[in-house]
Amino acid sequence: MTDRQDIHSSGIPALCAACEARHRGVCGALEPAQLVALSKTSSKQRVQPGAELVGDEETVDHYSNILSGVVKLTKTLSDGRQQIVGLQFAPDFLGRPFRSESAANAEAATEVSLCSFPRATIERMLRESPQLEHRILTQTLKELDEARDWMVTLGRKTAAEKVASFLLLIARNIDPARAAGAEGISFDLPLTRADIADFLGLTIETVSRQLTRLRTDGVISIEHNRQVFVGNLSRLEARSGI
Amino acid sequence: MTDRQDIHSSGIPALCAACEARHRGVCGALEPAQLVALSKTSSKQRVQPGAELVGDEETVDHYSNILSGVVKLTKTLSDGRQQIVGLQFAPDFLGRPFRSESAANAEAATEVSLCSFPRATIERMLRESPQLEHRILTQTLKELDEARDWMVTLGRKTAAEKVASFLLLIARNIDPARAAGAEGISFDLPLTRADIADFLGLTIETVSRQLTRLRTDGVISIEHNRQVFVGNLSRLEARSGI
DNA sequence: CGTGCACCTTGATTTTGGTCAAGACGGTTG
DNA sequence: CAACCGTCTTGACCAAAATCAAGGTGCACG
Repeated sequence: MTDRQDIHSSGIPALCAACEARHRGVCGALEPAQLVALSKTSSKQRVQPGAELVGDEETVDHYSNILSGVVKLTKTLSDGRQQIVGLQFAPDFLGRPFRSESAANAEAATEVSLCSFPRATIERMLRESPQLEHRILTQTLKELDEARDWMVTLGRKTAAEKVASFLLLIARNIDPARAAGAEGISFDLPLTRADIADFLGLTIETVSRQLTRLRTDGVISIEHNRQVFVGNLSRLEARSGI
Repeated sequence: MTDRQDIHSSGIPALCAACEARHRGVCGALEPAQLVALSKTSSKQRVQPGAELVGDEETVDHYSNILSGVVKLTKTLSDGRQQIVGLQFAPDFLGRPFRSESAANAEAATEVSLCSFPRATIERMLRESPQLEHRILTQTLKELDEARDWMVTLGRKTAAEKVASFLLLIARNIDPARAAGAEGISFDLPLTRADIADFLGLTIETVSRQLTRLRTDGVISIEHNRQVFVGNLSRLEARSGI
């Protein structure tokens, strides 16, 4: 609400109408005047798990900031084998500028809320604002780093290490503060076992067995299939094959 | 040599002193004045296979355009397991701007020739030239696409499909024109079996066996361990698990 | 020219994770 | 409440790839 006051005191909105926070996603890289323009076209959206956000082949007609929830990026082979090639968390920017032919499908893994704006608006701003392009480069470099880290997990880790790595990844993205400390941490898994399997290049049975093993070994406990508690993060790290 | 004439006719070098071609790597995105400045600091280098170009943890002190050869980006787990997370071909740009903690090791896979310039030069130009930043964004997006494509290969393909996919990837990067047609194509493998294994998340024995199978099935022929001939690319594609 | 070495291939055996099958749990719906 | 469905777990068995082991090829070098 202090942000709202900025609007009245300065005449310039310090926040995007839909995002409701200046620092979110792409908005933090905009000039005040651009933010005004963006606000006029942006809309807040809430989508349910499974909703397709960006189709595989279709042309992208809007970009979004993720305000909450988890988005999975998937690729599928012609015979149906699927691989999750990226997970995006708030406040990531969603949408692929300068699209090439190769692209992934973006789907809500959990309930997701988005601040969404038309492609044309953001592309015009991109041409005007090097700051915005820099912001997008920064996120792209981050995604590239994450993709490459995950390639090591996919190519060289055992099933047990993969599952431990996955739990750490989620913990660090859901609750970075707590995951940095050595204390216990609990969080909800944003993915089903099937999604986890598609992220790790495993089957659901193997994922389930490895989670059971971590449970019986006392490294984690799980309630209602989704709620995970990790008493000692370093024990999990020790099993993640760093 | 026509490029060389530009220098004399216009007084402005149309090419980087070391790259010897304006379109190569990052040079194509520079203003003439920047190109002059870059030319003064750039140097041409030739490195042998195995040479380390960018160390894992160390700070990067120079950036390069790859003029010829293949560079592998590797990541290694603490127990020595290794994964190649990217291959770079001419005329790619080599070097990681705005470095975060996570990084890969860059090593010459073949003999490589580079046009190399100091980090400070390129970073100053980055601040001045949105065009340059755009060029880097473009390459980063391309690398991200490639990384995600490869994640599908690592996570969901069989050993046979992985090896076929690898051969296609090399063919397309070594000789894009011929790989686009349906004619036969021959090329030298830029990687040892050990490197191929590290790229595919397999062991060298498995790579060797799959290559043998492709050979005995008449899909490819191999001479001197490195020289590959593919008579019919679509037969290889059919085995790559598109 | 023989020795050593890096690189590659092939075979035998083991292991990891996949496949197939059955059942448990929880929530929704008629 | 019973039936059903999606999701997850567990067990028995199987297949793909790893591991272990041996040997081949070509090249650099004394």
